[in-house]
Amino acid sequence: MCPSCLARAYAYARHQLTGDHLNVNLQDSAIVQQFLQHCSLSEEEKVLLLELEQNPIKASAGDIIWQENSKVDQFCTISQGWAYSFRNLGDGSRQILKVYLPGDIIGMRDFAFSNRLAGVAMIEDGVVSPFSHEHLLRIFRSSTALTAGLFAIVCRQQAMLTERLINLARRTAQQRLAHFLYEMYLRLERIGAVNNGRFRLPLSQEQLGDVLGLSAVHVSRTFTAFREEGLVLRDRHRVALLDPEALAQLSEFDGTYLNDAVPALFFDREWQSHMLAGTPIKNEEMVPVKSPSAQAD
Amino acid sequence: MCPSCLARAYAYARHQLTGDHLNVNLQDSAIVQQFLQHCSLSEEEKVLLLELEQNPIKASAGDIIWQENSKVDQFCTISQGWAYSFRNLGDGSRQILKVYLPGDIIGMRDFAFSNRLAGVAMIEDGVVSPFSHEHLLRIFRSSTALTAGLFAIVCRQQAMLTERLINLARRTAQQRLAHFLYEMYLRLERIGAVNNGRFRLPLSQEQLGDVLGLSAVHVSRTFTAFREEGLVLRDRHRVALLDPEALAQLSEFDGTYLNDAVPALFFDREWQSHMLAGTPIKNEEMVPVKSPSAQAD
DNA sequence: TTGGTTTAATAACCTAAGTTAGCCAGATAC
DNA sequence: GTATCTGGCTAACTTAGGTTATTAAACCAA
Repeated sequence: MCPSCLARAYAYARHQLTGDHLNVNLQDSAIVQQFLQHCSLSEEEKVLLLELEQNPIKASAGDIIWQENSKVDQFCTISQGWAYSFRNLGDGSRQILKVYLPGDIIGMRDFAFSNRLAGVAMIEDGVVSPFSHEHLLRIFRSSTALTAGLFAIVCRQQAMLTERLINLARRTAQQRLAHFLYEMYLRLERIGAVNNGRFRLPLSQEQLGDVLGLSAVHVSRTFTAFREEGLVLRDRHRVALLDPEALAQLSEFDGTYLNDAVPALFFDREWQSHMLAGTPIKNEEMVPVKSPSAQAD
Repeated sequence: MCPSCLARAYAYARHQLTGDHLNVNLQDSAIVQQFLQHCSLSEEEKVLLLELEQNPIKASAGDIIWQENSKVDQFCTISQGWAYSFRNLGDGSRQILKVYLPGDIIGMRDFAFSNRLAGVAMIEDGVVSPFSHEHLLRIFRSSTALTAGLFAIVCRQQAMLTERLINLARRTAQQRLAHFLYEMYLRLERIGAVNNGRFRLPLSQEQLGDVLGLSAVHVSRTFTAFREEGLVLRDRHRVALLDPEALAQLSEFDGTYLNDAVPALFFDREWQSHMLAGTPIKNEEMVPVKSPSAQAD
């Protein structure tokens, strides 16, 4: 990924952002970063993406971005802070569906619906940037590469959901927690938020229970078990994975759904222009998708 | 949904199909039907969709359409028969992820990956039509409406997955089974395969267990309970829902994710051409993030 | 027909996780 | 300062669902 383009993108995004920079570094245009993992982008495509973050808004811990069943009027990206989507159940309990980190696009699942299927709330202070349906459609019309990229992101979300479904349906409490911790470990490592197996996890045990389909009490028990087995230490919002690979093995973690590349074919511009019969796009070298470890560099 | 166009589409699809018509009626071009639920289609768009079903192939009960981890080379539509996608777990158990009915597109979740995340197998004899990645990309390039439609379908799949996740994570065996039965009831009703609450359900209790994250024994127990409560009768592959609404209520069924339409806006051709004519999009006022209390009003 | 295989029902027993409750430590409020 | 609140830990008890096993009924192949 061409460093000068990246630098330009950052500069632009930094200019756009109103909020000061809280605790994350280098997240100014996490969206562009996310796409750049898959494919190279033309200048116009970058602009289209950066426009998604034209309207950054500060949000505080606990803020509801939108409520379940509210009208679907927009989506948003999150550029700083953590958020989660959730559903309130009939019996008063609650299921957290997904934890969002900087760079994630929130609410795309609602594209096909007039009312939201899930609420979204901030876990901690952060910055979100709403954008409209029209913007998404403009992307569809403007760029096959971006369209395929968006499509790929939704597919990937579905893969993550599938993985979580299997976890909740089939695995023990220890496996569920191990899987969640290891997944967060990988996702955070990718954005440089892990230090030697240690990272910040700003979720209460109650919230973890809501993620994992467990009671808060049992989450506590499970952490205790991990501590006694020398696998995980947790102190308030800091966790340390003492043996990440053991966690991965325990939970039968298969990282394919996080790491596996979009087959280069679909984003190979040479191939595309060949198909389109003509637009002369200079042949940037194809960026291979890197493994998390490579990405952390 | 112009009837004459529909008729033409059927005629074409019927001509394409090699297999004789088994037990389903009116499913010849279920894909087109699915899209027509959301939006009107131009002739070219219909052709693009019908081309997805250019290569129908007969498949027998138990046939594996593709294996978990195999290379992603194509997707397919199912025009006759039932199928399911599954993952084999480390401990020898198995999770069925989704049951496919005629008209469904299979494997789109794999779009973003080079290897399949789940296998797909036929539940009973049927007809499937493979199509290639390139075909999908051709659709992206050719038609914004179809692209948005595909996107909507993936979003909808995600919504169904979310619903199942909540079921598996949070609900009792009775609720899970009730939810599954009621969902199948609605999906089958839509394609005219329900008669007075009774329909064919060609899944063994073992397979149902794999769908619901339960042991086959407990599926049996739960059916027994339903029988004793006068809710459901089951004889081999026939089930009768004696009181569908009671099942819906028991399982806290929320049909939004099945019924709710894609907002017409996104497929309004007049609006689209307006956009394409180049009218600049005015900057809409930004909706500020609200606090929970403010939103509750 | 027979004999083998799959599917389903039911019973007896076991275990992982839920529930309730009491306690303590930080954090926040007065 | 004290009071209150939230989050977390542990223990005692309960329960939903898993496991194993037995039996019977369908189904199928020779």
